[in-house]
Amino acid sequence: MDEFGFDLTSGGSDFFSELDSIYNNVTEPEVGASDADELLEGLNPEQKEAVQHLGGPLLILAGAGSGKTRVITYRIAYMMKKHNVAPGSILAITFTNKAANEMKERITALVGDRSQYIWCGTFHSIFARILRRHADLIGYDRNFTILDSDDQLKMVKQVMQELDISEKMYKPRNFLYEITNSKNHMVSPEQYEQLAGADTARQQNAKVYKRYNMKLIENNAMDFDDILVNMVKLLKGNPDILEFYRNKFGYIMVDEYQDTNQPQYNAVMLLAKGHNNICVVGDDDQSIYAFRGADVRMILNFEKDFPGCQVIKLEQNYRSTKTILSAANEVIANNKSRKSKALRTEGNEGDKIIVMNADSQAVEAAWTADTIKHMVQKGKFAYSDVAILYRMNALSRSVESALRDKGIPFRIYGGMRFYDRKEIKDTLAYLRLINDSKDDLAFDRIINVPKRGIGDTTVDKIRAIAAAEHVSMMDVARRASQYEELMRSANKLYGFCKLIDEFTVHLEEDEMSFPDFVDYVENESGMIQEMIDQRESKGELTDRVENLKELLSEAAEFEKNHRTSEETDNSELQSEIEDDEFLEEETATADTLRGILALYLENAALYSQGDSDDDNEDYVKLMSIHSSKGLEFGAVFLIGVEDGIFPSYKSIASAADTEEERRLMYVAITRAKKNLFIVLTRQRMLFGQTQCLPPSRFLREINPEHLYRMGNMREVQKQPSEAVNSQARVIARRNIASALSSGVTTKKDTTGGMRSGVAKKPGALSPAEIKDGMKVRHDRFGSGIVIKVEPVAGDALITVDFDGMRKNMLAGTAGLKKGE
DNA sequence: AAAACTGTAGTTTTT
DNA sequence: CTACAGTTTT
Ligand SMILES: Nc1ncnc2c1ncn2[C@@H]1O[C@H](COP(=O)(O)OP(=O)(O)OP(=O)(O)O)[C@@H](O)[C@H]1O
Repeated sequence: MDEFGFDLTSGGSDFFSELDSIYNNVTEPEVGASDADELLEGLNPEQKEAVQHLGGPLLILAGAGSGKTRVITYRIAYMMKKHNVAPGSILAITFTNKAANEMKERITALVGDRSQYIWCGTFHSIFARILRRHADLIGYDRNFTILDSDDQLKMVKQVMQELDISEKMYKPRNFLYEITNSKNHMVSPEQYEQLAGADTARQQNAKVYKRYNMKLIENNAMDFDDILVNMVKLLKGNPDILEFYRNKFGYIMVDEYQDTNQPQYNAVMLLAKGHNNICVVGDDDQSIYAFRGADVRMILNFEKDFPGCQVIKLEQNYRSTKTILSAANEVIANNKSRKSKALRTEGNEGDKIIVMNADSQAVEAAWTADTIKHMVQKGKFAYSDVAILYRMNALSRSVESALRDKGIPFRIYGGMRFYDRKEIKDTLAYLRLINDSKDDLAFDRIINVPKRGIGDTTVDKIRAIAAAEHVSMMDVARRASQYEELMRSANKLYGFCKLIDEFTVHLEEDEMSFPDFVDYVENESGMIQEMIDQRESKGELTDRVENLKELLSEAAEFEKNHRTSEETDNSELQSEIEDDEFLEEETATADTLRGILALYLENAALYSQGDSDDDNEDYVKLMSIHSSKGLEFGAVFLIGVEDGIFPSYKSIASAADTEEERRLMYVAITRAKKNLFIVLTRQRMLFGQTQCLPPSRFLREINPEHLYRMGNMREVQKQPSEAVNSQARVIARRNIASALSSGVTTKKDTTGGMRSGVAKKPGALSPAEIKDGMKVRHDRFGSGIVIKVEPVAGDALITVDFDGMRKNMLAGTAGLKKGE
């Protein structure tokens, strides 16, 4: 055991004893209804100056943890309290929904409920909202669909097929890359074509790009990039609209401005140029989104865009210990193309950064979990103070199983997003088709989900007819027997139409709650049944059913927030800001099931689960470094810090890319308030192979004085090549981590507990009541005997014998009643 | 015409 | 290791 008391087998000594001083719930000053000037008390002189700045352009360029975001929140509060600025005229743009929610919460703490009228969100969510409003002006319907990258790739493949481009010779991904990249730089298909000149490869790109865009419009769909591009189009093409929003958003604020790309920049310029009341905040050292078109020059040129703008520098870091901040500064100093910047702290020296070089992935994960548990048991931190960060989402796997193993509650952000999951997208496609029968993309997606014997050829025919007659695919399906070529599938198609019609009837009846309706669709469509039947062979039911249940609680939550209620009395506020004709947009509500559904669909695409946090729950947070930007944690575990992972092998060839990775390292280090743990391993399973990677080059850039090394630390100081050579090639063997993960039956994402929104049918048995051997009655199948009960995701998978016919079903949704 | 099976290629980061 | 494209089987 070492002086730090780390020992994987025993409890260890109390080595975190001095840690409590700095970190202990930094509470916001109480403001309440009192004087606006009280707001200024929690700020340093530079911050005060920024907060009091009301009109004209303002640039805050400052290092990590210097209170930039705090300036924005306080500035908004101050404007409202001191200058009576209407909240509806404030536009505050952040980078992620999570950051937006956090900012909203902080502002609410300062000014109260009026904060809900502030337009605070990501570029994408705010622009999408505006675009829906004026969709007709850019050739769209209000309920346009937003495609995720999966849908985009499918679309590209479809285009390639139509243009007779072989997937063997050309990779769809490359076309998509060209398209996204063009949009991120505001290059239209026409411009792309012009730029292509005589280059045949580029001419082909142009063709694909053009057709791809056309198809999107035909399908009333936008990809993420279109949201930005179309916003610029809307503002440029419609002077009256531009004028309207310039007047509406009298005060604009953009956080993380260094990550702005061309279309975002153009939109901001258009909106701000009238009054110049724009405040941007950022840090060029934290620019980590170049891969998606972000350009630091946007922030560096701000002074040129707005001559005479006020520039404020913040040089004091309030977040981290001296040790952590020094390490961050030492790393970032290695970037050549960089304006150097002062950043100091008056905080404690703090603990050394602990670097653990483990022998295997399993040890890396187990050590991380043990250390977290140790600290929490000692009362140094709560689980919710701890974050585990990584360069690649795939790295979360082994840590997940270690955490589960030790019974540590955790939650994963990002990665495979909730709304990206197949079963969720399928359910949403059903809902979209019910909401709008013209939604061909939705039709396409679920016409054969679950399998109902309608194959690709049939769907292709329907698509062709629909295109020729300019009607929706649903329309064609309804009249299937009118077409020779659809005769054979007509009955199956009618079955599908009948199903959708049935859903529509229930929707219009308006008698179910929203989650009940979703639940009903999930069941009646046969999706759940299919999962149950497939389980027999694969045994992978739990996750998917759990996801569908999670969707129900999201639906319940959504209805709670958006169902019009009589108690909501906004009259006072309304008179205060009555000239704000868009007020109702902010608190959009509906009082019919149909209305709720439409609202939900408008919002679902840009919202990912986990954007909103439950404050009451205590769990460790796992996320990529990218998604941790702007956040802070008492203790940070940075895992997978090996050359090839971090920096990524893709970036080591280029100096510019390596510098971006280094900025990412800077971001990662500066997330930590008190303790930083850097964890790496000598060998790990990666891309299906056991690989030996040397410690990250960035580690050698930190002054060793700040580090305390554990495990195989000799190698940290070696040159990468030397380290590689010194390590014998390891024969692949099943490591402990994967052995653990395969045998674990604990729940996956621990988001549960919010499942109350779903009402049970009267008289139906609850999952807990159903026992083996029980006699039950089912509405459709009649009487039967339960012959098997298996718990699944807070529900139970039961097997019932109905007169010799065995059926698998979920107890919670089957609506079984007590028999005989 | 659809489902089940088999082989191959590609693996960073996000809205 | 996984997702998906292309194959064979029913
Ligand atoms: N004047 C101040 N006095 C005390 N604490 C402060 C002050 N200003 C900011 N802080 C605290 O410092 C921490 C970092 O602030 P903030 O998140 O605003 O920094 P930031 O510059 O936005 O960081 P990043 O660049 O990493 O996003 C927060 O916990 C905040 O409460």
